Amino acid sequence: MVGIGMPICSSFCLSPAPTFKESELTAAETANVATRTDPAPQSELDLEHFLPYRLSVLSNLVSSAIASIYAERYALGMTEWRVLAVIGPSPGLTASEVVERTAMDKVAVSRAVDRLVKSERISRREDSNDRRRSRLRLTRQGRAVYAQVVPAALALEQRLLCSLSPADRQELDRLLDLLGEAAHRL
Amino acid sequence: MVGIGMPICSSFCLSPAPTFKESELTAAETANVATRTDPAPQSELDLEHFLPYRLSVLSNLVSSAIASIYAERYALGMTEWRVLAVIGPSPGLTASEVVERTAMDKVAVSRAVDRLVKSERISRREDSNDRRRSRLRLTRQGRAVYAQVVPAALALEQRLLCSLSPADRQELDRLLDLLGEAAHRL
DNA sequence: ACACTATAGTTTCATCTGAAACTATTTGCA
DNA sequence: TGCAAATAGTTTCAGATGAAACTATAGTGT
Repeated sequence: MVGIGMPICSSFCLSPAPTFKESELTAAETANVATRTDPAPQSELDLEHFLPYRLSVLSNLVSSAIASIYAERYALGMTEWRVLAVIGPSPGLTASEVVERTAMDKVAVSRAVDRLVKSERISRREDSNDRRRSRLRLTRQGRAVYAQVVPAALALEQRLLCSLSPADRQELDRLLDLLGEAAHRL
Repeated sequence: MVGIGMPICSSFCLSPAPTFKESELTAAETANVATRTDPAPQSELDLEHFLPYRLSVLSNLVSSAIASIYAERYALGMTEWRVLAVIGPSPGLTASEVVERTAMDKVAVSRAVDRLVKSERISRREDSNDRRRSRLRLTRQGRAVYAQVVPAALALEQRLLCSLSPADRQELDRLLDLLGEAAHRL
């Protein structure tokens, strides 16, 4: 489903403790604000420039900003919000299809669906062909929430992206795809 | 401490539901693989192209890959690993300085420190000037863990980054900085 | 029809999480 | 000095989390 033609990773990437020429460092240091964009020459770890850490902090910041949209006003958790967001445009999805699309945990989805059903935001109807499955769709109330939260979420995304030029955004998109593939193959 | 000269966000970024010319869409659609790098013209949300979601998925993937380095072999949780990683190069930090540097929760840090002290990876010594504070530093065992985990973590970072050209990495660094700033001002 | 395997979804359990309240100490100021 | 406010760190509590076990249904081969 993902990544057909992936670039080949050169050998040094797989070595446990890569070493690099010192000479490359000073050249890169002069390059603008950016540091650590060049191959890591040290075996010291500076958390603030460590990519996994930076991703985590950024992601948490953004997630909690998004959460502030739906958490207070609609008493939705992140998992519930995501389930809602996925079911909205695709009524009739099953829970496991939601799992596929959101990459969330099966248990988390199950519980989120439960809560959403209880709070009358989605309906759950047993599939007639396969009684293990349930088809999920938004209720009128669910659509109302969806209609309110989605524009706010998109607006927040825009507030993030508006610091980037159109070219930057395209670049970001490409880089995230590349990193996603790289991360996918562990 | 962060962000002195930040770019000004143009007005539409603050509007709750930005609208854009339809005409921009088709032009951008032709642009390579990338979609959604252009201003969102629709009020539909496609989770897979939604930046906050992509960041979250990527970050989780990467985090769990990193975790597999230290979790199994050293019985470290993510918070403990981070505390270790921060204290390592800066012996004598206090817990709240760790909080500042890691952007982690105060409680999480407190508990991580507790566990690390119990497992003899760090020592905690009351500050002589301020008896509320404790100075934290790695023990011999802590240094051993640090010395083993850090290279593995850096190697993993390299495996991620090796799908990017040097120019890409610099670009990534810049974009993450920009997004970080944007996220920081909510 | 029967047994075996796979899949959908739920429950259990042990752990992690963070907001709020709390203790202890220091700092600011009258 | 002495008292109010701030700070460092811990505890409490209520909920979120995910691995593993479980239930129920469907598919597959004999």
